[in-house]
Amino acid sequence: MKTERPRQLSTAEERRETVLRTAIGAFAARGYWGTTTTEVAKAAGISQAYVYRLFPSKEQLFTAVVEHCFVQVRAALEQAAADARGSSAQVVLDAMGDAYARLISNNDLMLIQLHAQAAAVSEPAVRAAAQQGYARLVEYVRGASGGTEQEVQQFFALGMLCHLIVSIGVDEVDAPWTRTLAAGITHY
Amino acid sequence: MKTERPRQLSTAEERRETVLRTAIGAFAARGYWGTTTTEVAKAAGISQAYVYRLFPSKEQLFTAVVEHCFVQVRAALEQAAADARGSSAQVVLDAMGDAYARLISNNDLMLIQLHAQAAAVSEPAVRAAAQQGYARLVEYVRGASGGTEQEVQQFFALGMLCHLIVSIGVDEVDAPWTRTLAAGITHY
DNA sequence: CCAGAGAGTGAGTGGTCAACCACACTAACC
DNA sequence: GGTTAGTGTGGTTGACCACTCACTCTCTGG
Repeated sequence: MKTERPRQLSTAEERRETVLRTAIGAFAARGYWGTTTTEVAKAAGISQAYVYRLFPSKEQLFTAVVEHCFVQVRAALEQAAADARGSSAQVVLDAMGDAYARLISNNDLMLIQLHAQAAAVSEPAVRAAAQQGYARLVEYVRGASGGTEQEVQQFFALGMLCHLIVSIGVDEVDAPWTRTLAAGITHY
Repeated sequence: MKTERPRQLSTAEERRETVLRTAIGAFAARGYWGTTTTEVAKAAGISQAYVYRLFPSKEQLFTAVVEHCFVQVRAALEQAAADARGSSAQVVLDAMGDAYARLISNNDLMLIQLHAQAAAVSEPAVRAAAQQGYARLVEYVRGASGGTEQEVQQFFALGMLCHLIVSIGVDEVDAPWTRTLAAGITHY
């Protein structure tokens, strides 16, 4: 009764990807400084010591998580742009916005971007990752949508507004000011 | 040579205000979890122990700092709105935006708002302070400008875009994507 | 079946942090 | 001069954190 089990132990590369995926949830709550490597290890189901065999430092782990998130966001926008190919710039941007709204319905991905911003202020490596992430995102959105500078800028401004809405829990409160901030912003 | 010194009992209150003012600079770099109470004490020129005589906990200290920042922002917008009284909604909003740009030329005030967002995710007290701060801000901007929901929302979306620009240092890079994000945003 | 390469961990280490406490200093008032 | 009330600090504590190392376990190729 020897079932086909190609591997019981994971390869280091597989583990690294598992850690990257699960660390998103760990870092999402309390960001770079507020999250311990023990929490990251627990989320990944490995020992804390092994985190340090897979990543050289907490900083590089967090930076890798941030990069991973940007890749996911970009992939979602690419999918949306492909579906809306040939339409007007506004339609493409709307499709991208909708795809982004769906992608971040989980919230963790967006919170990582917020915490990346916060950490970028004083951590050069994180800042570099965030700069590159946004650089690629902006260039891609401009190229794929063909929108004007203003339209693209507006797209990202609304994205940042989304971060505010989620982070301070605007959607938990029903009041005139919350309706103003969240007007027209879909939340799946 | 006995000079007149009327006050003496309010000195603790004075100290508290000093700490609030100087703690902005301390928390601005690394936020709630990344900043130690020793750093806050050093910035205020007092011992770390005395911070805990003035504030019951680090959380309440940070929350007070956040509230203090919102008060300052609101005061700046009020001044701008007073100067532009009687103009159209867009003119008032522009004046407010300009006042905000001037206020945060120091960066620290804005970074506190960013770190408040980050901490609000998992710290209920900070979240409550941020909610109240933005609630008052939104209501005030709407009332003082008379702008439509969309205009007011746009005002705050651009504010959030400012946070991104400063936090990841967009203005340090000169590239098409940075020009797109920062287009029309004045930075004193 | 065994040797070795790589996956994975338990048990630390040195250092730091939030919070606390006992105590010193100052000034006002009697 | 002595009491009292408030300002302010040095020193400590126990918990926790990033990071390390010696070690075990598992798989694979020969």
